[in-house]
Amino acid sequence: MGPTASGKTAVSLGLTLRFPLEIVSVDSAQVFRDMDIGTAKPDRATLDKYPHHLIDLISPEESYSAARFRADALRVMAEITARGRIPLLAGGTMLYFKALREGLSDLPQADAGLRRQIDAEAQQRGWPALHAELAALDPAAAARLKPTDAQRIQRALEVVRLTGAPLAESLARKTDIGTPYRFIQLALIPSNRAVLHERIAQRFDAMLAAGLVDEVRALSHTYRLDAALPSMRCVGYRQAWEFLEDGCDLAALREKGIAATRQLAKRQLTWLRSWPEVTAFDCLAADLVAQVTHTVEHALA
RNA sequence: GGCCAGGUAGCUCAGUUGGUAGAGCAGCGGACUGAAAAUCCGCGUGUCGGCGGUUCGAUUCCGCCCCUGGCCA
Repeated sequence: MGPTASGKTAVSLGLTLRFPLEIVSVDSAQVFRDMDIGTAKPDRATLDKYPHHLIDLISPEESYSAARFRADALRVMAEITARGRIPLLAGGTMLYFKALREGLSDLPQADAGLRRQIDAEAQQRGWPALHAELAALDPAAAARLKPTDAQRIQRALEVVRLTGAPLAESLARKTDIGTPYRFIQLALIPSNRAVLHERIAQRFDAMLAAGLVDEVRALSHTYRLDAALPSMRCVGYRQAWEFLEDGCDLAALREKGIAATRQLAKRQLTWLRSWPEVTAFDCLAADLVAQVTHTVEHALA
């Protein structure tokens, strides 16, 4: 586990050379096909040489979810284990790690039609009005949510309308609990945030130079996309989309992209710091791969 | 050396027709169950370049000085 630009890929490949591993991506952006530059997906040669799973699963028109990740991950982990190998879960999407480790409640899956309907209602009446409606149906759920938290109000209304029961009641029903695996939990955490920020800036510049804007332009021609889709809300893609729409200048795109990536890294680090039972490594250490390899050796023995 | 434009938060800048100042970004803290690279909430005292003058009161007006950029010699 580690924030963006912490060097997860390098460590993963290093470990794969030493142990019988197969890499399972834990990344909500790398699941999208044809989104390669901005998601820092390993290149074709690397993917051919090292086995990767849960990359390029869906079209940018579709949406993925924590629940689907959990199911997909458990499936490929079983397959890898059956081959006598060990799954290496590598990524920065902390909700997915959490869903895998702790399980999820028995909730209805997203209903695109219902969400469109709720969106339309919000368009007319505003989210605070829908928050009030939720308060009438499910006071406890509404009390937990701010009237401005559109996404969670929508989800709560969706669950309550689909199940006819309060959200808390559904949440209490946990069917997917734990897993049969023993986790060795490793985190890459920078000792110096400023250095990570510098790395993020350099990497974003490299993405722009590699044709991030062209990639987004091509995506918009190949697929039916809009700014509200999860794929086009990904860091870098959102900013490149706005750049193409509003024609703001390149310097602004660069600044916004770097700022968004830093915010992402910050949120990921917040999760990691509160994560129980992790072994943390300084991702800026020169001998990072050796350190992690050493720890894994002990843990496997 | 002369003229012009600037010097305000870590950065980019706004502003005060004179009553000691606020945005964006950065930074910090928090929430989080099928969109999580998402969604949302909270946190702003800084010699307003320096020294004088005018004034009840100056970051704001005036003078000088220092620094930065541009133009002219």
